[in-house]
Amino acid sequence: MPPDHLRIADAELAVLEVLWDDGPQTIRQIAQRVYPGGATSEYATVQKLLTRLEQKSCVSRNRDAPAHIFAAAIERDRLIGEQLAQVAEKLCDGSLTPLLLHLTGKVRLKKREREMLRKLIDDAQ
Amino acid sequence: MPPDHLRIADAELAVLEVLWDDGPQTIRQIAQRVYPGGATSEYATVQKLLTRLEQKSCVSRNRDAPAHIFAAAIERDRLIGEQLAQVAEKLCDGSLTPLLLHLTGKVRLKKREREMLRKLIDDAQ
DNA sequence: TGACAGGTCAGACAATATGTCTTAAACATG
DNA sequence: CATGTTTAAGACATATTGTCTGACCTGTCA
Repeated sequence: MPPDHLRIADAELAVLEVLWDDGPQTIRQIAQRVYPGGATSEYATVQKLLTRLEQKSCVSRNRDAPAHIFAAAIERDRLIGEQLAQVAEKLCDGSLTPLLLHLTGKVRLKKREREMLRKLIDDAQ
Repeated sequence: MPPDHLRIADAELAVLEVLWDDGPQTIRQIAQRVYPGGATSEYATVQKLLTRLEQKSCVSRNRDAPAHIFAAAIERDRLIGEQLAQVAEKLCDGSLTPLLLHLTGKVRLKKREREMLRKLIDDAQ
């Protein structure tokens, strides 16, 4: 059951959020966003999180500069897809359709969103 | 980040699946479904999983019979909702709408499902 | 040159989650 | 009573997660 599907821990996700929002940057910059406190060791924490994210191919590293520059290597939407697929796998026998139906009953759509959704449904096939 | 949201481990989910599919039953019955092998200790494993599920209010226990009867205390659809809410919390700032839109682009609907979905959209206000 | 600030790397560490297993005590039935 | 089934309580190994330490490298500047 281990790493057959992508697992992103909470602290790792916090790092990814910073990269998504503010673009490629150095460890120190990330650490200041994630830990406003700013102790010494938090730098190392972010470093460890980044190497773990790199191993999962969720972050890329540019080693040219003296201080490496890290960038998100997975888009938020793709991660959403992964997570949804995992829920479907566990609870819906792998099918995404039940999730879609479930959400349709729960979400209150704005008019614009409703029209967009209707359009998507029609376009799909 | 701990138990503010429902966490169901894989082995626990396997037990829940049996209860959903086959209804209330005893530990021994569950163990035979989950572990076709049928060793002695697997009984105790299921027992432990059930007590953990009970603590999370996902399983109820009837202590009247000599052998307790366990039943699912959470419906599959509700658990789906929990999981989706967690994904939304982590990746979409708590909003379910992005998930719905994401799925709409990915799922290939059968005609019947498409009509059902359209109806749901219309009914939703 | 040599001290130093700032980086990287490798790994230790505690806390927790997870799945499994052991043992002791309760209990009904033959 | 003896036996077999149950419950109850907890030990255990492993993996994950978040944090922290120390060794080592490298450029800059007095």
